[in-house]
Amino acid sequence: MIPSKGPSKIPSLGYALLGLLQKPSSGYDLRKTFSSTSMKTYSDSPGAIYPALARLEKQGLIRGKVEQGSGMRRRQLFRLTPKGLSELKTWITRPITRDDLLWGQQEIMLRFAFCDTTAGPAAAIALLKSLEAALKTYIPALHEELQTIQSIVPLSARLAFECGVQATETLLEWTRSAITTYEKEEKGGTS
Amino acid sequence: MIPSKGPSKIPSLGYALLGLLQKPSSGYDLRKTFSSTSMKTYSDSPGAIYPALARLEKQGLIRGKVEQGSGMRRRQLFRLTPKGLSELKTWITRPITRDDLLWGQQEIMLRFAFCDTTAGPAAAIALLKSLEAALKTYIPALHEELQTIQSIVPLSARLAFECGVQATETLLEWTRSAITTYEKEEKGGTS
DNA sequence: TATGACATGTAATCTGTTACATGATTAG
DNA sequence: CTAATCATGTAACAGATTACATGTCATA
Repeated sequence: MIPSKGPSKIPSLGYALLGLLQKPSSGYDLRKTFSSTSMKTYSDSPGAIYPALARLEKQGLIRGKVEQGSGMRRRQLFRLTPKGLSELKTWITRPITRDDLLWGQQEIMLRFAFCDTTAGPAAAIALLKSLEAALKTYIPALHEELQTIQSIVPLSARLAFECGVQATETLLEWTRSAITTYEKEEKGGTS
Repeated sequence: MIPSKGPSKIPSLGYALLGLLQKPSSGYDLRKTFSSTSMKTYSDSPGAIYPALARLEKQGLIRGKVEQGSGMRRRQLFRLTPKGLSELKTWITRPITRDDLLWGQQEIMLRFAFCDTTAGPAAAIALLKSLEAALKTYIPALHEELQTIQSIVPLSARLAFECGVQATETLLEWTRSAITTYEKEEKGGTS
């Protein structure tokens, strides 16, 4: 007999919401965060967010409570449940694979951005190290592919590919500098 | 009276297909291209590609012909129609806006990669220049946002943001070097 | 002749987009 | 009082994912 819990695959927007809900917020708050900050890649439309929140609540990852203080507009504050926090932590701390790289830095950076508050600085360093490792095997593969397409594709296609390689190399540099920043922070403990 | 043609908004996958179909290919060929090259971001699943091809054909942008030579497996070769080529060219040569930047370099690079064969080197240079212009106004805005979030977000979030800024700056550098590469090519005319 | 690669498709489901709808509260 | 903003939602549709279904051809 299979436990009735489905695999509950959560799309990227769902994790973005979980991460933001470390601070209790209403759907409207979340929409404004998406539309006003650099998270514009995520949809700020009600048709995306409210159903997503409903799904997360049905999965027991968040819990909404209607705020009805005197002279206040009706609004529903959502917050993470323990289960939601653990789901978020699992997602964030999962080691970086090559597939993660193929599917875009976007999601990797979202995970890292939430890492500090969710899983702590040690997890942040671990995530960075696993990213570094993944990049170190990925970049040579990119160079190899560049060699093979070198002569057969038109100039603009080759340049576009080189752009991707450069971006990946920049990412590796950033990763290394982020690691040292973190390690300094750990020792120096300015807080 | 409005002409009955709808706005026919085409998703990114559709344009990727149009670009690849400058060389006549079957659905299977296209799937292999997506799964075996660096275009893994696009789905190689039949449930995505065949319906997409059907839509493009219904819009008159491509045309499929069943190849039934002796001793060959049945397969349908698709090729661009003149209308499809013009649609592709329009999409590629449209100037880069800030929205294009927000929605990801991915699509910009796809446009550029196809630029050479579809619209020629002059269009490639024009596209690069418009990208450069967009980046030049975008990067200062990013720095400003970095300043404002600087102190209020945790370290990992700030670093993630900085990663985005750095990536954008690398993109600008790449753009400039690509422009000089192209201009050299234009004058030197090695072909 | 049976296995695996070629080649094309469909059906169920999920998510997101667009556009619309509703009502409360505050500012002018 | 009325207009704008706050706040939440729904309905119709388009597109992608996953899994399944079908049949051909080459080769061992």
